[in-house]
Amino acid sequence: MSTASIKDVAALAGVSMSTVSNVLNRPGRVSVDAAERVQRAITQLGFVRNDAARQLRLGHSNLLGLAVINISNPFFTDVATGVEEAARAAGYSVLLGNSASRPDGESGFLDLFENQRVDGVLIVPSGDVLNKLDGLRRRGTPAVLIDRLDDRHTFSSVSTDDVVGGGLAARHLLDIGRRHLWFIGGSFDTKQMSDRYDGFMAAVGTAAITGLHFSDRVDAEDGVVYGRRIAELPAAERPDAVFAANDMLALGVIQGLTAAGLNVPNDVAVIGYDDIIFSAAAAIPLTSVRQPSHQMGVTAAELLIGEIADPENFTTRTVVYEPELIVRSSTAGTRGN
Amino acid sequence: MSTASIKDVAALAGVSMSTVSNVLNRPGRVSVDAAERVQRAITQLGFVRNDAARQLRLGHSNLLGLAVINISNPFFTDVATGVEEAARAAGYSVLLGNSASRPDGESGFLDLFENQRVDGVLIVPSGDVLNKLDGLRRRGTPAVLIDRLDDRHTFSSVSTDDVVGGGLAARHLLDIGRRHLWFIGGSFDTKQMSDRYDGFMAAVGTAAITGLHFSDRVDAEDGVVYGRRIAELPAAERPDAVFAANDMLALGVIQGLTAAGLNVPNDVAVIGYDDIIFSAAAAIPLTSVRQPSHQMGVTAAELLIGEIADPENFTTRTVVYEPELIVRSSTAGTRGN
DNA sequence: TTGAAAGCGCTAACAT
DNA sequence: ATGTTAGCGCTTTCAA
Repeated sequence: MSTASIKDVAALAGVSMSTVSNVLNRPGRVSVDAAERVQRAITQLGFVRNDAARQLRLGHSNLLGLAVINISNPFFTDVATGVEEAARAAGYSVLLGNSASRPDGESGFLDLFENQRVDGVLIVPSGDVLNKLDGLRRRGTPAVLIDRLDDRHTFSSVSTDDVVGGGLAARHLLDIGRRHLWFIGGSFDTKQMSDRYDGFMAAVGTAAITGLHFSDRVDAEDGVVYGRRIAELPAAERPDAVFAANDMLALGVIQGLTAAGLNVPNDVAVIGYDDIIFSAAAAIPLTSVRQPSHQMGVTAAELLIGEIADPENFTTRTVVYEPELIVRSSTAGTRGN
Repeated sequence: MSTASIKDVAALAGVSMSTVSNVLNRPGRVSVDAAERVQRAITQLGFVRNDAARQLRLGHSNLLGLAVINISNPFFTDVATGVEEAARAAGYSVLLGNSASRPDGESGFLDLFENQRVDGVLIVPSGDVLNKLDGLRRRGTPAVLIDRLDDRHTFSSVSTDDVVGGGLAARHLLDIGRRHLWFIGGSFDTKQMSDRYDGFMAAVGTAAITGLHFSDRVDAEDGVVYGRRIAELPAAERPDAVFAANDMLALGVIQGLTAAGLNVPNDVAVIGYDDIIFSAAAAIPLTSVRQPSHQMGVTAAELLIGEIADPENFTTRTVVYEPELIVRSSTAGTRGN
């Protein structure tokens, strides 16, 4: 029932508390004999170290906080996996919070993280959370941004160049001969969305007639609705290609299209964004703009850990990855991967 | 840089530490005047409570630990979302760990959880972790199992009846006239798999010729390989239906099949398990056996919280949900949702 | 209504 | 190589 403490272990082993602490933390400083007795006592008592006490004493927790927008999106789980990997390698554990589960969203998690005295915070920000992060930083908790830049460059960040990504999508669609393009994306409360849009529009230029569509939800269900709507259009007004600003949406569009009897890509080509794992596994594999999500997580964690290790000499870094076009059947003339 | 403590707040507000503590925890016990001064001091100093200290003093953390096998599987994120929801409602926060990210897997997370003195543990066990859980329980940390039962009934559990689920899948395939069925699933190190298999075989009986295939990985890539293999078979030896023991696998099978020119469901019908969100959104929507994943998370958390609240009078509960067959295009004669 | 003081479990000087 | 001790920040009797 009750948990044994170092004191109990010391008593049973017939040594002092500091000797027990030493076998735990600096085994070198202790005689083999004492070490052995301590170990025996530990297993006999089922002793488990109390990290709260340790943390209180040490002043740091060896914990990183990671706040993502929505853990159900495979893009974020990839990022999270990268973060955990890098964190582990450096001896940190990570507290994972998904903002969607809190009424107070990411802000609530930042509070929790700070209460728990995490050594640093990684965040995929959705709302306006930069002011809050300023507070944390001032009180000694550094943060790095994922998938979004800090215009003031006060925080390090790791992101992908979504303007380039949008351009990649547009150019690919033009390359395969499509001239009547639609953009379907979320409204512009997130920088990611507006960047993808900007890049897309810049690359399209005056080369093609373009329809623009924005909705608040950007999920699969939403995509289905768009797919059906397109299918109902007279053939002359129908787009011959769609750029959906994320893969969940794109997958939905394909479903809506095919359910209504249209062929993808012959009637309408579809390209998505993120290259989540399900895009390759879909019955009509989806062409997509890939972000190096896992790598982004790794890099972000490494940046953060570097800042934690040496807060004085640390300088803010802005890492921007290049997106990559992954061509699959949903935009290919013929079937194939 | 440095973090203000209650002592600093007390000094600035001209009151004692206990008064500060009181305005934080029992605002009723304090004069409005004092409360006001304390609040001012708190914001002025940017005071943030140190949960490590609080926890050390209180003896509990208000934290729940949740260990899942693989955070990339939407089934688990659904469960996690349910857990977080119920936890929040009861004033708990949750530490989410995905075993895949640790070399030492779930066992490593249990150590972390116990070091952090979580008040209880929720776990989707893969390996043999029951002995370890016995240890935790003995030391005062209760646990509840998700998606798996404890044969000895020493732990509460929340799961779905996978034998019934396997039967549902088999009967549906027989109902639509298929007689040459394949089962594709993982090896039987997890109870889930063997249950699905048992239920499937019992329902098939001698009604159909059946091929059985087992592999260690049960993911989309694996499914693609199976799909292609089936397509290469002479038509006479080809199964006319496949039961894949989870949706990722099933989605891959469909991809392999269609890439090789076969039609789903006409040539081969495919049914999966879990009904993850991408199954409905796939270009050929996938028929699947649904587990109430979100609800399972909610129930598990509630059970655990009940046990934490009253460890004495608590009795072990085993909740088993019924799975539900969701029919979609991948087994339907005609196209449609 | 407020304050003084003890103690949760641990680590790190410091002393032996 | 080992032990003694102070103190991390908080909550909570107990007294005033």
